[in-house]
Amino acid sequence: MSLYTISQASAEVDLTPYTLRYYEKEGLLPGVKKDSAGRRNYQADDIQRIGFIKCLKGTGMSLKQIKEYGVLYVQGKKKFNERNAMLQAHREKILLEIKTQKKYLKMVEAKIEMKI
Amino acid sequence: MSLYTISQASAEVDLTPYTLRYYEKEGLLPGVKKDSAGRRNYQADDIQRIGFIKCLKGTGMSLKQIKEYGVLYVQGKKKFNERNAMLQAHREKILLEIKTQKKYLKMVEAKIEMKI
DNA sequence: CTAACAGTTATAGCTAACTCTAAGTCAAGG
DNA sequence: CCTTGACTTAGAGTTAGCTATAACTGTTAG
Repeated sequence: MSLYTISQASAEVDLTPYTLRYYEKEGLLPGVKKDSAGRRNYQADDIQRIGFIKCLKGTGMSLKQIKEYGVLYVQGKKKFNERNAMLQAHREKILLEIKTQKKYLKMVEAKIEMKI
Repeated sequence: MSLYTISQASAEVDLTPYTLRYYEKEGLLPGVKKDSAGRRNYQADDIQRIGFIKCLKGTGMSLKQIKEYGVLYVQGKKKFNERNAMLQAHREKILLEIKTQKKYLKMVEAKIEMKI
């Protein structure tokens, strides 16, 4: 049923084992299963979660906030509104960021065109 | 001829005086004039330069690289090619970043739509 | 059986980019 | 003249996000 050791998971999501343990320790990735020897066994679902963590982080959300999102997530349905509000606010932030990036892109292109 | 004290410049470019001094100390902003009492007098041109530093930084260039760009900049014409190559490479990076942001935006929107 | 290996924890160390503190200087208003 | 306030410097401290080390444990191949 598709299990990953930490190094396999590491390769899969392109984060070092250090980072995976760090995320878990910081509470971003609770509930990772361990085998009888105490070794992490990442499941398909964990890989998905890490993928979304990377998405949030890649769009400028702090690990602290990602953790908060995760906390709401595991509380399920009853925190749906709060959780979705967070995502919607984040969506706005991403839209703004894309806008800013486009503005900066124009500035850089203008500088290139200046040829001075 | 439009001079700014550090606090005026700070307000103008939305960076703290600490940050402005820090950038200067790090060599990102050489040649800022000082008055007889040793106080910084930012000129319109300096404000422009800070604006471009913010653009580069805002698009993920490290202060170290921004400094390198600045060094090429003050060497003028003879370093034009190197400087422009740097900007073109950076342009590609920004384009890629915008693409990534759009991908992540879709992921967040999908999560919002999931309503679970 | 044992050596190598891949994992474990706790904790220390690192880098980037600020941010602040301390101690001092200078100019202007009362 | 004296205080106030905005500035100066050098250097210390902070935060986020890793990244590495040390000491150890369990699994596996020869």
